[in-house]
Amino acid sequence: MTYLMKKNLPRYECLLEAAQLYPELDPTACEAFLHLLRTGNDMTYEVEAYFAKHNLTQGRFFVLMLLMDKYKQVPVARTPAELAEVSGVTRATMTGLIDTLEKDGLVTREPDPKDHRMVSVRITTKGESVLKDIVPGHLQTMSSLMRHLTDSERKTLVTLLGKVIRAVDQNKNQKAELGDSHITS
Amino acid sequence: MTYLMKKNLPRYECLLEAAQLYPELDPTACEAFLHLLRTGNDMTYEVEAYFAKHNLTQGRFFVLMLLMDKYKQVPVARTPAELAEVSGVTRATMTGLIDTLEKDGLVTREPDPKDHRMVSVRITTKGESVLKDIVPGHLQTMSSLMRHLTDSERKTLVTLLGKVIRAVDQNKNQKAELGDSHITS
DNA sequence: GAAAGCTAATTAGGTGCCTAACTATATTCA
DNA sequence: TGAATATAGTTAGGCACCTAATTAGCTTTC
Repeated sequence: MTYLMKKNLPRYECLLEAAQLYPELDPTACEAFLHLLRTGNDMTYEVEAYFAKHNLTQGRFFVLMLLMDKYKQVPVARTPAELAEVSGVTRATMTGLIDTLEKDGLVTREPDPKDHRMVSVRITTKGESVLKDIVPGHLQTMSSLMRHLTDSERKTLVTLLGKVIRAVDQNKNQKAELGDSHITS
Repeated sequence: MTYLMKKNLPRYECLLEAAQLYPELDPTACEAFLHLLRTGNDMTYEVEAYFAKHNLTQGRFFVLMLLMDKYKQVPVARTPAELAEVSGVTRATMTGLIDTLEKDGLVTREPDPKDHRMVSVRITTKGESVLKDIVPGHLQTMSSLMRHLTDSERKTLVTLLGKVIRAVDQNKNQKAELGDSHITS
């Protein structure tokens, strides 16, 4: 995640110069790309720093959130496999996250009475109270980071980012198809 | 880095509902924030996947780049401390990155003749040729990810991201000041 | 109803990142 | 000059992530 110059992004004029060395370099694409990566990095860093103060990480926080019903604000039990799937990490990683949360007394693990392969993960009252303490500040961080953008700028940003996400997804699908054809061929 | 739902970002309507539970939730800020974090994640993943094919990571790639003169395209020697500073990682981390690069024969370490505490890191010809192979594809990845944006949209994006980066920097400086007062008080 | 195969969770081993502690060398200054 | 301090690099130990291998329990099928 440390892809960029710590201090300054390259100025556009520098990219124009660099483009003379590398014919593949598209200056406006490169500039937008670097700004985006940098912003994502900075924001992630900011968010992790906030969670670290409460002895959490983004990953562990997200697991806790998933263990609360989104609407009713009531605990819901979930399996590690579900949590991994929704979080986008492997099951092995989820085992590690749950280990840490359990050690800190924020979640419990119980065997599933029906299917003994499965485990039921549940948030504890301590876990709930940690969430209650943390969520408001996290929401304030979000607002704070976006404070220089007007509502309409935020909308524009979301639209533009949507186009980038679309490109990423298309690349991913394309690779998946290539992968499939590789298998079936 | 797995902060978000793997599949879908929350829809704006859902955020409006959630805002009734959490008074601190600013729906447009939250939406923009989540999109940004998600886009950054996805792009990082894409870039890492490309580097992985060549047995590199973003961090190692960046170190190699720093060992070439930006304009003259000629090797330059640097100390681990310099590399760490510019890359934005700790010196300990840089030691690890250099270890791996050295093991793969992409850089060398030589003791500095003047100051025996220091080490001089240099890219090898093998390292140079790896860079030559990799850079064009990386630049193409950048263009590809930005392909759905027009030039003017890219400019707009950069402007909007600049405002977010400004907010991050301001928060950081503010914290640094608080930290100082804490020490001096 | 037992063997073969699937699925859930974990363990083992590796990487990149961190902080804190350590080693060795240089510098400062009483 | 020699003790205190600063600096460069590394080592030690921890966390979150990964892939691959393992263990245990379910399901299918002959």
